[in-house]
Amino acid sequence: MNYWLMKSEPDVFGIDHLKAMPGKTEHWDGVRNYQARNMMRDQMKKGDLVFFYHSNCELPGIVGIAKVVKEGYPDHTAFNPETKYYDPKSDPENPRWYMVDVKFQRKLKRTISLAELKEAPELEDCPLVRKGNRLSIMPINKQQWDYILGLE
DNA sequence: GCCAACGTTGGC
DNA sequence: GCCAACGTTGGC
Repeated sequence: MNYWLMKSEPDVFGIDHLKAMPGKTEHWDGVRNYQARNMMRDQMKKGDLVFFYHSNCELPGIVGIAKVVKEGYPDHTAFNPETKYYDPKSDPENPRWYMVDVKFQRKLKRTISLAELKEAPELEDCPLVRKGNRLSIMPINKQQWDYILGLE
C-alpha cells in the first residue's frame, strides 16, 4: 500500500466537490505532466491513500483524505476537442494521458498548511516543500504520512 | 542533441 | 497580479 499527495485548486475542484460527487468518487482527469502520468498509470494501486491538497488559494495545504478506487486508465478528456484538456496528440489507440479514480474518505479537522509543512524537518525530503516544485501528484512515504496525520 | 522561447504552476 | 521555477516545444 502506497501513499500519495494530489493537488487541486479548490475553485476548480476541491475536497467538497469530491464529497458531493455521486458515490463521492471522481476521475482525476486533466493531468498533462509525464511524471504525474507515470505514477497514475504504473504505481497507484487500488486502496492507496491520498492526501487531498488545495493549491493556488488563500491557505494552501492538506485538507482531506481520499482513496484510489480505480487504477490507471486512459484520460478520455484528451480525446474530446470540446474539453479544455483536449490533446490532439493523444488518440484512443495509443493514449498519452492516464487517470485514476479517487473516492472521498474524510476531511481533516483543519487545514494543515503548506507553511506548517515547510517547518517540519521530517518532511524536508518531500517534494511538496521543495522550492519550485510543480508536481501535481507525488509519493508520500509511510513515515511522512503518519507524521502529517499527527499534526491534525 | 542543444538550447532559446514559451507556457504553466503556484506561492506570495 | 507578480514572478520564479520548471517542463515542453521546435528550430537548427
